[in-house]
Amino acid sequence: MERQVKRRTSPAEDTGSEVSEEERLKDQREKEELEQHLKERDAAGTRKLTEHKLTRREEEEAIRRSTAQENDDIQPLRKVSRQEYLKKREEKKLEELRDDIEDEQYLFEGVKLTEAEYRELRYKKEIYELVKKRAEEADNVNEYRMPEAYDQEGGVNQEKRFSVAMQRYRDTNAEEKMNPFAEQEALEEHQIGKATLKYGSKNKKQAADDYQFVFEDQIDFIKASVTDGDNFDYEEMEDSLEKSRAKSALEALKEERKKLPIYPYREELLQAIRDHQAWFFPASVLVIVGETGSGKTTQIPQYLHEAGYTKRGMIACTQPRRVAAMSVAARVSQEMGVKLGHEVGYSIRFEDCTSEKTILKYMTDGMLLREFLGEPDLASYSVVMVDEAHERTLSTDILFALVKDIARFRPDLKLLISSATLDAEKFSDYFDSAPIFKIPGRRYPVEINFTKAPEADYLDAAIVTSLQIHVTQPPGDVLVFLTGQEEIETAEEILKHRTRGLGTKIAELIICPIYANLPTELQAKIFEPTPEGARKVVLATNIAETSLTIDGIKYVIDPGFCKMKSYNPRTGMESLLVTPISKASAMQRAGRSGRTGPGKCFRLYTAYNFHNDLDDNTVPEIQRTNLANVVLTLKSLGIHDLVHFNFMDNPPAEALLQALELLFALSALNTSGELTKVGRRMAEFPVDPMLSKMIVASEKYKCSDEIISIAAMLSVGNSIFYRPKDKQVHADNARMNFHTGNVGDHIALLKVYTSWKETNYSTQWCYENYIQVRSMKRARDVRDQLAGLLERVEIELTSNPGDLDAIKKSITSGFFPHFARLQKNGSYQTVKHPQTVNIHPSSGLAQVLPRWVVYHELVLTTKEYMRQVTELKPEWLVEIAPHYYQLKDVEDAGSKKMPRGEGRAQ
DNA sequence: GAGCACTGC
Repeated sequence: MERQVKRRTSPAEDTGSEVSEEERLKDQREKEELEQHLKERDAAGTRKLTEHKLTRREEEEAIRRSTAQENDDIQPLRKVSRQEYLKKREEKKLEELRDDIEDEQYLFEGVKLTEAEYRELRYKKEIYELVKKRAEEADNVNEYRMPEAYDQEGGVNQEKRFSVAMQRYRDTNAEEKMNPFAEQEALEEHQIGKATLKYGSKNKKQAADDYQFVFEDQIDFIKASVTDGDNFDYEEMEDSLEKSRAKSALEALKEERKKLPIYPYREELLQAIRDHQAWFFPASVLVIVGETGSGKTTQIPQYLHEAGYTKRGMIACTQPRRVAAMSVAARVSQEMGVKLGHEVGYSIRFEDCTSEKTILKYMTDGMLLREFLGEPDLASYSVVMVDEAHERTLSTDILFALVKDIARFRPDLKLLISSATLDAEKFSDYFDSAPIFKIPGRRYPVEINFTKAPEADYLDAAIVTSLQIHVTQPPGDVLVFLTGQEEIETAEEILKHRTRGLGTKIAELIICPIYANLPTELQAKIFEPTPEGARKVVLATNIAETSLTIDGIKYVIDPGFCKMKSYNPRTGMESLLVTPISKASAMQRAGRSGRTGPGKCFRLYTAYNFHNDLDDNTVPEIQRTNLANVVLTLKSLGIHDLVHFNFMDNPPAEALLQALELLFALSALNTSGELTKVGRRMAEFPVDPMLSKMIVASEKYKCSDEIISIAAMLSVGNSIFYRPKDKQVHADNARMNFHTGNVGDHIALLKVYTSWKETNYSTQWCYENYIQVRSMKRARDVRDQLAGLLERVEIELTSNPGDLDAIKKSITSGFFPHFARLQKNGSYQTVKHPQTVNIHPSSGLAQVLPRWVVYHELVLTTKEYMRQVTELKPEWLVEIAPHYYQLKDVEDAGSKKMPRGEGRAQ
């Protein structure tokens, strides 16, 4: 038989191929032995073999001995791995059989045996079958190759080779599917584990070439590309950092600043900012493209300050997230050697850490937007830098339009838009061909892998891939992007199940779920450093894409999906849909693996999918959200023609019209679309217009104290009640306590808040009532802010806790467009724009089904649901919103007075 | 009797 041995140079590997020959002979002998044994046994009838029965310990000892002995052989690992493998499998099979067979007897081809006999025979038979199968296959291809690692060039895919033989073991425990050696090799290569001594470590190269008991549904990846790392001398940097540590802290920081990739561009950048001023666009605009790690966020404001721009006003730098604004400000204040909050400060909601001295101000984009309300020309700023512009948050998009607008009469204003590479051209076009200034980043190369074929079940594929990485790739943590909490929990369970009982066979796998709703103390787990020899798998939602950075991630698994909110302006219905991500998002995810060293990204879709099916960029938020708040903000800034307003991407006209219509109905706008006095007051509150209307209206009903509590609770969303899987009944009972008297969800929320307040904001109380402390604290912050704003718009803080009707009337004043009527079948119909909806099962009124309800929001999940529902009297509608409802809309309420409870569903 | 991407003001 012709043998092909490719790319083999070491003598050990050469002898390896001979061993396979030798092994066949050995297997042949075993086969003969087996046959002999069966013959003998048949001759002896069903004689008892108990005297031959080995104890479990003896068996283990025997295996250990053979392992040890074979470690001295030239090709030891194959045999051992197989034995181990078969033994494990046999045990499993025996377990299954045990239930079916009586008297501890085992059948082998119709003959009753003891367990030990049975095991031995089966084991020999298995080897025989495997060898036979392999020989047949080898004959078929008329060549025989030594097994090689599956990803080696010219190698044989062992999994495929043995796919027929392995077929019958599908769905068995994953432990059988593991290849301990790839892991071993990885560990050896990095010389960090001593656990690797278990199997012959003399010849570590052989390990990779040996059998791979890889996972059944192993996924084939194609290495598509390697993103460029940047030409940056890391060693030199490390070197100089080392040196600079010796100096004083401030000196060291100054040294570090000079090592940032942006530093060489300092003069050029300042020149560009100074010079660019086109006649058709008075203010200077510069689009800055800089990858993460270039130092643009921390350095550019400092350069501008050093160049004297702060003499004319502050430098604002906006961030999409609060933590970013805070941490960057802290860093810059260190670098400048000033106290945080003095020359360098930050401004985020609930926290203004600035003073009169402040010249560099880091802030969230939403915060700058609110500052526009008080200072429509941003007179106190000389420079505005919109950072992370490529994220296209609702606030950045509006900021763009606004800064572009004010630039017309503020020629002295310098605008900097910093973005990732992908959209730079688009930003430049939007700002009338503003020049693009590129700064290299500090990235490591990332290898991108696509699957060969599309994966039908991405969750399963993600799990298999992460295990594959775990056993075949060098150390480094894995980050898996999943769509939501439920998926993460499922994945966690499956992973735990598949790795359970593996013991020392593979390195420890630490599974860390992370999503925004996860209690903070559990979130902390992902930041704990991975113990030596173990590997961390982080199962994350989109939160890991931008919001938080986990050190040590080397591998990213990207199934290509995320949950995205979409909004239907016609029905006013929101829904969260699992959607394919964009190319930009895929790149961002891949980049998460290359932060601390070269990384690898495994995409669970094909290169074709990537190029043809994914959008270039995620649809900007402004095109898929309720615009009522945006419109109110813009109107209060004096922008009237919203349809022709220069957005970078225009929001759907339908959404704009719907928002205008709503604001008109809430009497925030008059018939000519101008802001009314009510509208002006409403715009002060950083909440949705219906909520702000409710607050403004509470003045009339003397219950502003209660209403702002409700508004605060509603605005923190649906993360108040905590419902762990194992204690759902308790959690539901605790929740129903707040619904006594069927007061409705709004009042129930108020009860939750006041109860918490009465316990002096007790954390313990929250635990006892299955309430999320974090959400409550947030509600308290919101409430405090709303209380402060009440004063500003001169609404007295009045409490009227006993008068539930007053509270409900205030709610009606804001939410009258959200009105629904019970139908005969137990569902509801919205009154103004008729559509069928249901009460969300989490509502306290889900079983009660009042005839008329007002709801806070509509969500489309499995059905169209109303979330946060309260019973109302229909006549209030005509009283409170006569311009919106006429008597005929609600007439059957007056004519057919129903006894209480009539509307109850049967 | 069901489902909770992520931010931000």
